[in-house]
Amino acid sequence: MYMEPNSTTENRIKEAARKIFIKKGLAGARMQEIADEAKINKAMLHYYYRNKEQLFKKIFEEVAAEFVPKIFSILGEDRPLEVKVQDFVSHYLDMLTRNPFLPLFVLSELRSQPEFFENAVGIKRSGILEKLAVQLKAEAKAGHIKPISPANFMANLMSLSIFPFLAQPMLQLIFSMNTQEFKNFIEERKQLIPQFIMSSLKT
Amino acid sequence: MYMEPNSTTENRIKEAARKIFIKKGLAGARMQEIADEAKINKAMLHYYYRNKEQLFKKIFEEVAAEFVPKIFSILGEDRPLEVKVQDFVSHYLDMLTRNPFLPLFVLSELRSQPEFFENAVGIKRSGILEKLAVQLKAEAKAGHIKPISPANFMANLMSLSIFPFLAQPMLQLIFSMNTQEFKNFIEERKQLIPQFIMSSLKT
DNA sequence: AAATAGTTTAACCAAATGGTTAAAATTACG
DNA sequence: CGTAATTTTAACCATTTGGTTAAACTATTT
Repeated sequence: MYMEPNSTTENRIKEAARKIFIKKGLAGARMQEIADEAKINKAMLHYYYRNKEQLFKKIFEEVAAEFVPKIFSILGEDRPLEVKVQDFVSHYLDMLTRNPFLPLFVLSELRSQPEFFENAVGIKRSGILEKLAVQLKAEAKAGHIKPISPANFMANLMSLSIFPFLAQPMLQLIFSMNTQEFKNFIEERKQLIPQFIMSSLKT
Repeated sequence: MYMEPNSTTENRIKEAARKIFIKKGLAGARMQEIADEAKINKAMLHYYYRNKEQLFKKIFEEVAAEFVPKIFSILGEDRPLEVKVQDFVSHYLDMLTRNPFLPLFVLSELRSQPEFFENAVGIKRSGILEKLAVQLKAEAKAGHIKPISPANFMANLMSLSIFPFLAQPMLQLIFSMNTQEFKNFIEERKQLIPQFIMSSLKT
């Protein structure tokens, strides 16, 4: 009889695959390593997911789906710009502190598999960008901020929030930070980034 | 007799290896593919470089060495902060427009091989960071800018300049840009990023 | 309990891949 | 020229790797 795909085995596979793929990427990951990590027979990987690519695709889509949509849900809310920026920064810096490898994983594989992404995330269809555009235009017209395009606004916000995690090893090396000091550095930026953004938009 | 390592073959190997490694990373690259790209026999790869890792190491060090030091040389100059920011942004946005895959390559492999980096780049030994710290402190004391740590200053500058290239596929997807439009976007940011940075530092 | 469907295992396989080798071709040079 | 050193090639090798298979095991159903 058919069974919901909820068995312990399948969950173990997913957790293991997620861990290994995120650390080593599609090309670098070994099916045997995933099986070992999940403490199951390698054949089970092929039993539940046809092959490496299928397994990877599943994991990537799940990771992308938990990484990206929040960007838009926060920016699409009906609140003052400053509050949304604070929410965004606070949420992502927390999330990335817990999962510091996610950005590199997503961006690396996105480079070679852009099509995975389009499906995994329903971006274009949501009118959120237009909403943000309207807000930015309104605030500019009201003289609260300088004019700025949504693309530049989002690029700045995402850059300042995400890049430090991508460059973590480099930053730690350059500024002689240990891991705890890096965490403090990020914690500090939770305050600083919204200040940077809002200051830079002052008329 | 011994010959300078300058033969056409060796250069072909280096160019090919660079291209393939940057596109696919260490794990994703195939020695045969590099040989094909260089139009030489695969055995030549092992004749000039002992093995895949050696070849990769050589390429990575060269790439890192042309990617990183300029960061410090520009920021270490004896010029006004605003000029240095403009120089930095202008230089890197040009360079990355020509080599958009470099950052992802460097940061990806840096994550798994941090030791390559320390050797490849003589960062710590140069007193440039101290110099920047002094300048930031002086400008703050003189009331020209808000106080900011060198780490935050550099993180902001690098984030705003480099991240868009890492996220290029995502940005193009979200904002429906084709490649030319993305180039225009970057061109526009050559002006905008220095403005952002300096505005955000206004007292 | 017998039959059936679903799950797990161990052994196996073919292709891909990094690497080697020995001989051939080419170049340097007394 | 002739000999030694260097470069290049083709064939080969061992291991790794993704994937398969058939049998054993475990529920589930009737």
